[in-house]
Amino acid sequence: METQASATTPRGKRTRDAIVDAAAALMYVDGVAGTSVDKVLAASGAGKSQMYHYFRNKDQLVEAVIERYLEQILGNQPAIFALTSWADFETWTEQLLDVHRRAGAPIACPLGNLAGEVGDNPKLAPLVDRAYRTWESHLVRGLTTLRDKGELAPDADPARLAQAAMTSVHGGLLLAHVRHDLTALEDALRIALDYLRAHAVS
Amino acid sequence: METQASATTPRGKRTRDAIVDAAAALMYVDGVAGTSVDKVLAASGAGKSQMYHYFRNKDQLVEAVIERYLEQILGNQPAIFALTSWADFETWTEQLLDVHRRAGAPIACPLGNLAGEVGDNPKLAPLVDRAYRTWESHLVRGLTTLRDKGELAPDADPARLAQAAMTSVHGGLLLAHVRHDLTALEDALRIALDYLRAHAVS
DNA sequence: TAGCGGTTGTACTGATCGGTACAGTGGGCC
DNA sequence: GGCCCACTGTACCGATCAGTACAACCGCTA
Repeated sequence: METQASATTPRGKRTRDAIVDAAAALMYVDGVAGTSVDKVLAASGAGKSQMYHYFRNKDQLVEAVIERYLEQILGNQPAIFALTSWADFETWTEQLLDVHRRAGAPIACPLGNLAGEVGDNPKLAPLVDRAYRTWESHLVRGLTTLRDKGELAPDADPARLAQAAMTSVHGGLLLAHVRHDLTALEDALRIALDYLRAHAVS
Repeated sequence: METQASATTPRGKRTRDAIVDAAAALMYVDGVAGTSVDKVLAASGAGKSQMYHYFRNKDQLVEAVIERYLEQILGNQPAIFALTSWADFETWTEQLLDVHRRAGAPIACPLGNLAGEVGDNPKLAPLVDRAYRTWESHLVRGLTTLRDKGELAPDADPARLAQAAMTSVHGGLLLAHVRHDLTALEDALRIALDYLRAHAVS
């Protein structure tokens, strides 16, 4: 769980961050197995001694990358932290779309890309699982808030609804990814939102 | 597009199939980059000369694997070829679940696993896209049949509905995969089916 | 100024990667 | 029976892989 050595000085922290950032960017495009440690170090400008000073091995670097992905993802959809009305949910889906409307990056969820590859790795798979659960927990919290406010039916299950929303988001992202077309994600989000609002108290 | 050499004799065809089968099984678990040609050959019992006799390079082997995946997937849900009633759609989702209820195999769609990794490979990505479209086309055909029979609303769009169903299937598969729990897929399929039937003519 | 621990550069290792070279072997057809 | 060609086994190549060894450096405190 712990890193080989924690960066104590600002300089060390900067180096460690640069390595993780470079790894995150490369693995987003080429996958874990397709991204060698050497490439990461070349891209980050760090040397091999730094890499193995801060990380025990490549898998531990991937662990840090997974955490970084979650931070990036949630940071790109800040509305998810304050879902207190149906309008907030609309805003959230818009933010989700805006991330991928920005050119340059491929249409894909970095965690989703990893999910397939990491599948059975007993060290990494639980981390991906936990990241998804964290993501989903914000939706659960938002839906619970709405229910407590009386805007969601009392018998609606926030956990089930949140899981349904996550399903739509990631199914939509996957389809949009392979088609290089955001339409699939837009449709998926619209349907997901309609599904949630079907449980609203009008 | 063509293979390096097509297998003309039964013996050659058997060898080629063994290579593709071994590659498909290994890449299902370890991903493309995580599966070396050497491992494939060791698992299939074939030699390196066979591999490069039938395939120009590793990418071309992956092409064959993608096609094999589509065959396997559709073969595991034969109801998709004859969707002529709402009951057929129910049967289809049941078959989809049964595949993953069988122990041994990881809960995951082989194409989905590849989708993330292959993402930008200009040679492979279109093949994955095409495989998904083929898959989806069977749903479109089924929905069109229902519409023509008057069991689906005349103004319903089979293409849109089919895409929505695909989204649910793959979102559900992804979540079920990382959680090692089929519930997410079961829920997703139930919701997708409800969504489709909401457009039914009662 | 001496030392100390966090940090860094570079050279290296053995294993494995994708791909090639080449000398065969097997079975069907005349 | 002899030929032909699809097919096969094995040894090899340069490049790259993850990971190690080790000497040096930096900025701080005493």
